[in-house]
Amino acid sequence: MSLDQNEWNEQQYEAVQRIRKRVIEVVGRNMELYGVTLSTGHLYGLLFFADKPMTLDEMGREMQMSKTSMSTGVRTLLDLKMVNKVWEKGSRKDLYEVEYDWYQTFTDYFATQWRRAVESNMQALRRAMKEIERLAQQPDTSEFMAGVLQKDLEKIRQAESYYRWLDRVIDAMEEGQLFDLVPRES
Amino acid sequence: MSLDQNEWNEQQYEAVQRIRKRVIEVVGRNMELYGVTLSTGHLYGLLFFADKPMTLDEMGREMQMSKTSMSTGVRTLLDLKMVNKVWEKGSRKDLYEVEYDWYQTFTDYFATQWRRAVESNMQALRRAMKEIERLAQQPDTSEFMAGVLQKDLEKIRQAESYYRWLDRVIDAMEEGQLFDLVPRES
DNA sequence: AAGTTCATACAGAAAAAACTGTACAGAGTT
DNA sequence: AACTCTGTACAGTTTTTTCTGTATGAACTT
Repeated sequence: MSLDQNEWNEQQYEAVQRIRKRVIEVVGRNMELYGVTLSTGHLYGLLFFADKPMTLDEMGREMQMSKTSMSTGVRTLLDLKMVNKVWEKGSRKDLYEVEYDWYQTFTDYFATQWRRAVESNMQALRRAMKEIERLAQQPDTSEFMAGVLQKDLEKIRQAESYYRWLDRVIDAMEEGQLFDLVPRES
Repeated sequence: MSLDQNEWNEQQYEAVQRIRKRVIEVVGRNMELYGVTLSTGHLYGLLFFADKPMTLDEMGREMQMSKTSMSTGVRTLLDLKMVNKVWEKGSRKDLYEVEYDWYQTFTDYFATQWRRAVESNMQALRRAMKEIERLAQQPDTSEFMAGVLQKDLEKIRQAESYYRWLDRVIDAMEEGQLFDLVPRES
């Protein structure tokens, strides 16, 4: 990556960097779908093309950003399992490289992020259902009120059914069944 | 929803609102996974429990927010196909209601958002591959340089293969094949 | 144990995004 | 045609997020 290896012809180096930069730009932008910042997306792109695991300092130099930013950026990417910490003897610094198995990245992302959401939503819905049922049984509940409660309950039940389905989708992904439906290449 | 229908017992009304509010809170928060603001998530929740399609003014009143915000919020939800515009004769105002078929919402979201990302990424990758191949054929390309280009090319090829897979996943979703793998309830 | 080197917590600065009020264009009504 | 009502574009303000510099504690070296 660095210029001071005399194997590099400066002009060619620039050409390679230009190509990489464009790819990084696009991939980074679309990574906002994963809920990461544009700059974190760029960091990912940098690591993607790096020929070896990088340290925080190296990243900071390349990105022209503070080491602190690299630290937090790497941490979010670690949480998303998009980069891995790598051990290398002789180095005291932490080294990081991207997870090149994007199939894995994709399914992991779903497993962690969506599962969390599904669970918290299900819990909220179930709690609400209990409350509604309790309310519906109160003696002073008018006809009108009962109707409203019934409609709410119906909506919530439908939502819950959807979440149960989504939960099974996530299961299927974790177990790799998605690859039965849509096989990976070679 | 409004209090001035005398069928409502105020205390019970409060109780219902409290339940709804908690559900809206949770669902709204998790909607950030779809890349929408917390407040847009709340707007969705409001529409979810509304017993009839709502106008922008009604939403603004309920959310205690400006009509402009409602307008933009509804627009993003429309883009995500999470709400639908509804026509009602006699009313000059636009009316909106949520799409209650969340299975549909889920697959539509993928179809639109992820397809867009896949396409733009694939285009960028293909363009980069061409560039690299062109560079590799230049006569003054050193051994070292050729190696670097080769490694970049390999990474890009791998990424492209992943995107082709993802593209097929999206196809499968659009065609409802996901429901073969994980059937919806009832 | 003293001295380095490293990652990260934290507070403040900079940048981005969300939100609002005003203004205006288009559709509908009189 | 004049008038009214509705949705949204736009500019400015407020709020939130991102980014940085400094400080600190932990791990390693001497």
